[in-house]
Amino acid sequence: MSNLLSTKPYKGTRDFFPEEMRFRTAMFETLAKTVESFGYEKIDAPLIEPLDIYLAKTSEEIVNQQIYSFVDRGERKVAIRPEMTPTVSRMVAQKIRELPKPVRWYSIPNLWRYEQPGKGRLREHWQLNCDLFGAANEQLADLEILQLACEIPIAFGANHNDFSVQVNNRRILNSIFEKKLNLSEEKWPEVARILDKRLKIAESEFEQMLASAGLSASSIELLQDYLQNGTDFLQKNDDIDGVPELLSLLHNLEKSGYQNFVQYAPGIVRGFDYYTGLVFEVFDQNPENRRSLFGGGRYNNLIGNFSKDSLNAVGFGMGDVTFAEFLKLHDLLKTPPRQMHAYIAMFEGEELNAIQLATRLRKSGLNIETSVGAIKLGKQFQEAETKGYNFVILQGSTEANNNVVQLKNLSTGDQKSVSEAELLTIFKNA
RNA sequence: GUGACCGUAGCUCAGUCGGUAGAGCUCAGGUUUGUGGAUCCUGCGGUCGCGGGUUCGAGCCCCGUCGGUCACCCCA
Repeated sequence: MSNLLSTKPYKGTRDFFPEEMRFRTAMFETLAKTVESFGYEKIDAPLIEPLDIYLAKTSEEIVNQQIYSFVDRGERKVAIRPEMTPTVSRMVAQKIRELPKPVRWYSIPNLWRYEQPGKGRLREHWQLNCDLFGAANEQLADLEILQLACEIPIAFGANHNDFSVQVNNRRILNSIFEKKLNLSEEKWPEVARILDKRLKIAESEFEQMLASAGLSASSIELLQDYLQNGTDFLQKNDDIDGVPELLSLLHNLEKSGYQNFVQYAPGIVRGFDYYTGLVFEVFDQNPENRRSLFGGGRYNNLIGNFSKDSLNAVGFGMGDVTFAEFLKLHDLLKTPPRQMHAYIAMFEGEELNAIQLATRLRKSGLNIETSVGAIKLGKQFQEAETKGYNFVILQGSTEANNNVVQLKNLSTGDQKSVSEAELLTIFKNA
């Protein structure tokens, strides 16, 4: 008898048993409530997309190695969505003329990536996506997206000691590469990757990597100046593209009361090529979990893959795995209990009376679970207890004839005889 | 993709020097049919992840493989 199938979920995926599902649902509800308070509307889309929409802008590495893809029976190349941004862009482009601008949409899709599962990274995860398209003023749109990034952890009770939002602007780095370092464009990604590593490696190693990438001593010095001197460097070098908008963004954040949450971070680069301006990442401030929780940025050209009309866009994606770890580590969300009122036990020969009672109580607004079978009464109480019920309701023929039910409190052991109307007021006031 | 550690009952794990497999919890029963929880008793439950090798003999040693965890790599 050892031909049984495995009960384990597929590599890198999770089953959600009721308790875990309640946690996830509670987390998503707070996320949804927060973004809806800013006017974002919920959307969804198919799990699979034509492979092409990822080939256009997502990096080749992701397409070749990290996408679940297949050819369908009609010879179409199909991909399971690894991220939501191309899908959202496709949907906006589809109705680009008729959608009232600005467009504020969010979604919580499940996304798939074929990669080595590790801490905070699985093959399937859920990701809150928020995007703002077609803003009349991009500066204000950037501000709003950062506000959202702050308000989401805040909605769970986090404060600025728990997380920090680090912002940068892609155009600044690109402009430094082009104007100050005279780097050819194919060198940009390599140097950007070295900058991204700065915090993880020693300074000498950092400079050595830059040197072997072909940078002169003066170029390295300039990059050090850029990384170490924050906004002072920007103010000295306001001929660099993107500097005025970054300084104005920081000013706006301060005026809006977010200066404790958001900092300028010259080292923030981010991987995707489609970013055209603002980029940001949110970090856990706990020293044991100094990890990027989520991030996003401005991607003004992505819509152009689908439409001749263009539309500016800014947004972010937040994975449920890392964010749930953040919430647990900072004790910000407990698994909520079940929302159930009472368990109905039944007597042999009177099973259908119990079921009718359950139906009446449900129509009056109570959540009622019944025993399924008139087993020994003690067992039925035990069922209710094990399932976490505080109350058991009983109505045998004696009670039915007198128009009452027995209501038993399992934690105190008290039992009393009440009418169905009284029962409703007891639970409504509880 | 690279490396380290791990995989024994449904769950958490023990298993000495290589000598025929253990505990706790869970689950199912137990004082006769309208009242649960504690204790006690009994019972169910394992091809030791899978495949090969060494050996008289392997849960234990060796190789491979699959899965998990962690750290890198790549990076949402």
